[in-house]
Amino acid sequence: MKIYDHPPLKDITLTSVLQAVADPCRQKIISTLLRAKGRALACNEFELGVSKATASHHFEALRNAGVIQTQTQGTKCLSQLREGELNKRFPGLLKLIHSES
Amino acid sequence: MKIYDHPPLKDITLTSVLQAVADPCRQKIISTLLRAKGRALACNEFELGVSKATASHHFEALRNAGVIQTQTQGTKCLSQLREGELNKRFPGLLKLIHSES
DNA sequence: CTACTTGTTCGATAGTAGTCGAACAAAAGG
DNA sequence: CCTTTTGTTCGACTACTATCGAACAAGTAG
Repeated sequence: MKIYDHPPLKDITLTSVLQAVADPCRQKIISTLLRAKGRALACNEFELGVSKATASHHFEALRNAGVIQTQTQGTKCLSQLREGELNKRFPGLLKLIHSES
Repeated sequence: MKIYDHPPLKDITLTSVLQAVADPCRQKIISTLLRAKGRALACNEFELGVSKATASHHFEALRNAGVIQTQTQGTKCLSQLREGELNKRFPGLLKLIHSES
């Protein structure tokens, strides 16, 4: 359905990734993915309590910040954390969010 | 001149502290304080490139998020990081910011 | 082909956040 | 006192952001 852009993490600034994760809804996405232990999840597997449009917006924000990567599968879009890359580029960030979820 | 409020860190959420530090100007304040190694600095010892009013606003945001503490001395107001408390409450956060400054 | 599922895009709206200049307040020093 | 220094507060403005419903697009399954 759609082609997703995934910026290389070296182009991501600390400011932009912090802005992306400084939102409770997006933190919920991240912690749900952390609990999934690497398995890619479809958007409707997150309980975010917002509309489809809003959810799509949050996933895009995390994608643009280099936090998640997305691929389509049929009508679904599956997302997963860019965990290894994130831990290298911003060590401690995911752990920080995980410890509060 | 003024009495500053300093909330206990247990009342601070991850979201609010992330919102506070997700701003380049405030990151500059934090990294300047980190380089000062615990010494309290007056507002004019930071080179922020914004007006007095804006700077005051940013210091207040960091104070409300539990990141800095402030005391007056004469006409100046001296700020320092709540480093030990922050490292306990949000381990890795300061290191993350420090590594990018 | 039609209907359904899943997600994106658009347009609109309400709320929030960063910014500034100007006025103010408080302390210090002549 | 009067001036200087330092920072706060106020009002206004701009820009961004989260949110939604509705319309759309693309794949799947009957």
